[in-house]
Amino acid sequence: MSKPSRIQTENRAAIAQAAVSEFSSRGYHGATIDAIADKAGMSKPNLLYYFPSKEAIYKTVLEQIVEEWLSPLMTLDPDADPVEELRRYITLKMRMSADRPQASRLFASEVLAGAPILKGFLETRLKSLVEEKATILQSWIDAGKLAPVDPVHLIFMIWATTQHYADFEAQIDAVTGAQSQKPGFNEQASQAVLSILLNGVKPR
Amino acid sequence: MSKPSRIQTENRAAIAQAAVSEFSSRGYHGATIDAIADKAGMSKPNLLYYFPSKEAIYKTVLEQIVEEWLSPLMTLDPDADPVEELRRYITLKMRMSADRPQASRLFASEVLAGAPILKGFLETRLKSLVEEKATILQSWIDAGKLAPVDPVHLIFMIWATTQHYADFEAQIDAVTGAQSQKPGFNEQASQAVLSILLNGVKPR
DNA sequence: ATTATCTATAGATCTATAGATAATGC
DNA sequence: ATTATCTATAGATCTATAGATAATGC
Repeated sequence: MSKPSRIQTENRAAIAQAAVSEFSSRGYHGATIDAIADKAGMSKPNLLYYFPSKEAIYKTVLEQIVEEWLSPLMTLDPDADPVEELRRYITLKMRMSADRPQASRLFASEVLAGAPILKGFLETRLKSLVEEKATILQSWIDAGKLAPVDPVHLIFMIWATTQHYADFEAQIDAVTGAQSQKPGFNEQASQAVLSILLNGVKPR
Repeated sequence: MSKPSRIQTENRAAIAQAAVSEFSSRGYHGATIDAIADKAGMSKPNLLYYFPSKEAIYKTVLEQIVEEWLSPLMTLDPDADPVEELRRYITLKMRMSADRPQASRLFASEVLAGAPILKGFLETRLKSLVEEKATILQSWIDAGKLAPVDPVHLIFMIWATTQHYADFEAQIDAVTGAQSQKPGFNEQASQAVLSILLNGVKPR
């Protein structure tokens, strides 16, 4: 098991990056190995020297994205102030949508299609992570620090609202016109999302 | 311009229904005319007697969905009680997600891909509808009947949270297990969404 | 010696059409 | 007469491999 060469590392990384771009905008079936290879700066047969098949490329990039997507939720701290902790989590997710919109869309398109590749992962690791964090939210509710809302649906709502800015970017751009291209747009969106969600879960 | 025959009407409807099912689960490129024809109960050449091309089928069903999607927002009544009117709108959108999840996913997959077909529509009709309804929301805010939140982002949040239950159904099923299949699940989700969003926008 | 890249192409789909035939409407 | 359906297939992609050659590492 010798360590991969520099060329191995660089080419695999270039392919992964090109694949995220292609798969996210054209879907699994719409993407072609040719287009990915072009974007990665190599020939199609050369690309297939690094990955055995189109599906293998897809699986690899999806798994990378999923690990990245999970990590913010994992850090939810039961000992922190509930509202501040939710503010931190939502802000982080909004930033991820702004920074890696293609990754968000690739994940979304996999789930839209029924999650054929990720199903097992969602039913095991994601499920137990959500259950674990829902318990924390419930303990905050029991302590009177959050309004009594279903914790799992609260998690879904945070995902929905934050990822919407990446996944429906085309619609947002169309509806808001030039505004969404201006520098402060994501901060403005974060403000609105935070304001509604945090007031929505404040104890009353 | 003679009116279409009964067979015309029935076959075109069967094709449209099959197309929504296929396009929503496999994406535009993943769907095949063959599979749509099979599902509609006819041969591929026969299907192409009713629609000139794959893209024509896609456009037709997308346009139908978009009209359907728009109508609830159009009815937002400036003279009604703001919170009750939002409750009505959100409840209606939650019901649409439960009733027509495939239609929601087909629309989502078009927007995910950058809205190549719907771009023009989004930039014109949807944009002006949103602007019109945002004005109503702003007048409610100015009258102190809603908390001061950006009205356009509020609309985005309602779309995001309600459509999430259709678009990410595979993830929700995986995470909640059998629960999401039980009859009361949509009501439970509606309760959670309404509770958080309506409390989030209540004047304070 | 091993790793990386190239040209050429087999084999599998998939869209769409040509051309013939059957069913329906007036 | 017109509408609806069928068989057969042309033409365009697209994935993946075979087999040869060039570049790199020890």
